[in-house]
Amino acid sequence: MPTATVKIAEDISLPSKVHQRTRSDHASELAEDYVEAIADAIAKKGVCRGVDLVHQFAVTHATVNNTIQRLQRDGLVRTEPYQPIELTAEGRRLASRSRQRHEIVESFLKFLGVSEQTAAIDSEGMEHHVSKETLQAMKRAMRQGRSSGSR
Amino acid sequence: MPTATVKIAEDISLPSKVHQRTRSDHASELAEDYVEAIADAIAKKGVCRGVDLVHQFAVTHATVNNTIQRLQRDGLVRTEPYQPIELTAEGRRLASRSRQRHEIVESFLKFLGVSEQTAAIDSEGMEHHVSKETLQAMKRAMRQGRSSGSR
DNA sequence: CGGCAAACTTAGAGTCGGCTAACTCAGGGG
DNA sequence: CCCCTGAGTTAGCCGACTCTAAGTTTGCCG
Repeated sequence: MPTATVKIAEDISLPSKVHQRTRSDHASELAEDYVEAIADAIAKKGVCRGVDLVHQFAVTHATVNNTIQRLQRDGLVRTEPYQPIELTAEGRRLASRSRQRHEIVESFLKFLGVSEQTAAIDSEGMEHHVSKETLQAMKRAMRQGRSSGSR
Repeated sequence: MPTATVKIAEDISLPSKVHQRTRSDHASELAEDYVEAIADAIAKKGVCRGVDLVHQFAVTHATVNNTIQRLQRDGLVRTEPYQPIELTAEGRRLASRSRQRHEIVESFLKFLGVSEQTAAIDSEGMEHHVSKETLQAMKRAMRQGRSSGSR
């Protein structure tokens, strides 16, 4: 046996860590957006139907269906044919966490002086990449900004 | 002809716009990361070889090849078999824009009091979703924060 | 009740971003 | 000069996410 081929390739150090994280984040972004939207719809109208998500995300019904199947497989939603979409306990937890992050980021952007429109758009994209630590820093900045007034 | 079915479905209003943007952003995120990394490698070592990207992104050689083919198809890089990877003019432009955004976001996070490590990771994910307007707001905040000192 | 429209599902396809496995190419040593 | 190694390429696969097209189901209205 050729024991010589030991293989290193483990200590790819920093850069890789960053990008591995970037990739794994990607995996759950859509899921977070969906459970957030589902929770919204339920809060606003009592139930969430596929067509609500079709409008929300501007994709076809077929796509919504696929995605919901994946979410169901992953234990985030529960749904039966032709019935409204419901969140599991885990789905609700994820939705509420996402919503909190989203709100913090969005209000932080507005706090920075960004327009409503831009804050809405940018926070949508940013929320998935903001760590707990950064979130805390944003909250701290808003507290200090409020208490000390401008300049 | 049934002219009655006029169909609206065009003015899906705000939510859809936000998410359409989210999706199209995704398409170019990897491209931006790649051209940035390629520009870095060229700056640091004179040339960029596939293996540099293999390390940077912690993916296989095959994946790097695929991606580079796509970038070449999209006019961002130029490469011949077994030769180093070069950026086109457009690739260089994109790289420099990305790098600037990246630097602003990262230094802003540090300005907020986030740790080096977290700033590096979060900025990597966030940079692709930060609009010009938000970028300006970050720069403004840093200017004001610097000039007025803490509290 | 019959039928239609809207909501939903299914089938089939495509792109992107990843992988493994197996091959080719380029450049030193022995 | 031959061969080995490391870099690069190719082929084939998979899963996520999207679409179009075609079929089902539901619910309402006449």
